[in-house]
Amino acid sequence: MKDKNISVAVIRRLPKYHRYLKELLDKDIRRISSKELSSIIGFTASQIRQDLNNFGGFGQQGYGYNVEDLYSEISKILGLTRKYNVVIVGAGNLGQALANYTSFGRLGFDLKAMFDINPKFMGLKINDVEVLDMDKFESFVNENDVEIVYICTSRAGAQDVADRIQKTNVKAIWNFAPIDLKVKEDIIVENVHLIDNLLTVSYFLKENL
Amino acid sequence: MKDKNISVAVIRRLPKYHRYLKELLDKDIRRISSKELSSIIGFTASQIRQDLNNFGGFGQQGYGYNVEDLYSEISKILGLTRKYNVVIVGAGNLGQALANYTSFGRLGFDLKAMFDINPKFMGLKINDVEVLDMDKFESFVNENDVEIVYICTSRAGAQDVADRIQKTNVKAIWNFAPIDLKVKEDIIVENVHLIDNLLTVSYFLKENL
DNA sequence: TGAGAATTGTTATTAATTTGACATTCTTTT
DNA sequence: AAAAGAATGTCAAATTAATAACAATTCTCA
Repeated sequence: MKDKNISVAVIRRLPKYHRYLKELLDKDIRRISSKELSSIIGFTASQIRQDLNNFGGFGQQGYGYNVEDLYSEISKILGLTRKYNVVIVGAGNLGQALANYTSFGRLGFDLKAMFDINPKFMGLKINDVEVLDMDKFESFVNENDVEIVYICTSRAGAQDVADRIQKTNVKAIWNFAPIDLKVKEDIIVENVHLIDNLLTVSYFLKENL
Repeated sequence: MKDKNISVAVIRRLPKYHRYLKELLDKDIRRISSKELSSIIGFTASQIRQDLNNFGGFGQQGYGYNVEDLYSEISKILGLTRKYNVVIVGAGNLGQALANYTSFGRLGFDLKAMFDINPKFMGLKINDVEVLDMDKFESFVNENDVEIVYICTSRAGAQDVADRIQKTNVKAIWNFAPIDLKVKEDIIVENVHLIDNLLTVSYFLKENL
């Protein structure tokens, strides 16, 4: 619509702006300068101004930024002005943990169902959301306009799920399995590779000695 | 010890090398060139060679890299040649999910205990690891040489835990709460901000229309 | 054993990202 | 209402990161 060539580096900073602006709002702080924001968020003031300017001139010279307006603009940019239907595949601890996070729902990510292949989970309800058999996966996601699937299966099961997703109308995958999924170009995949993250901890631990 | 000024960008790619090399090992592939590795891992061959050369000349001209040796070198670089004692704070679904991941343990991250403030979890055992009261936190981590704490509490509880950690010998925090912890310089903090990650999904979803 | 092919390590080039600088604009205060 | 101060938007410079190029080395196969 508007944004031309925004770099991924900028995009990945946006949620942090969103988070800190929400905090300011909750503290009833109405205005903030890039300099003040810099001191609490840790980016340079220059970077903040440049980041925001990728999307429009949200500030006012001599004044700064109106917190409420900026929060609302960033929410728009992040696509938080509408709802997304989501399902979770994998009803183990991680799947259940995600199902219990109310904050996702509050942001517009509506959990419609959970799926598993293990019979022991069938019929279980987490937070009013039912665990269904994978048999019903394709029909369910298409009938319920599901756009995002959180994959919380084992490494072994993840690619199978990805393959099945490709035959549906699902547009994005949030993948927690430690594998890089092979999917069609037009499906968005965002990975949370926990192990990768933990290994950087051990790297830095070793370095800090 | 050796590495001079390795950039964080390089460090964050190392776990991926580690992961793919393990796969090659499991398939009994003994040697690999940067070109072949490039085709499966998705980085350019040039980048792979440059990344690896930050730490030493592990390859051989005309031949490529010995998979087993390279895997072992990267394991060393990542600090995986020793064990780390860890504890989890927060015994909810996420804490339990992490406690159940055997892959962390296999890599040397030994879970010694879990902690919570909620009495309902006391005495519960996940995978042979007991949930203890937060009362015992400081004494336990110091007596058991715990180096890493996984924080799986709510947003509200996370900074309290971080404050208590600072009075112990713990060296690193793996933080899952949606907050940027304030800690002394010498404590390593690695964040897994799930919400930030999910918001980039909605951004890209919006953009892809 | 030697010529040709393969592949690294490394330097050079290009691209991307971050930081700095400042003119312009708006706010505030007197 | 005017002058001083504050802070943005934006251009330029500096830094960092990624890619390309290639000489040097090793492997492979006749």
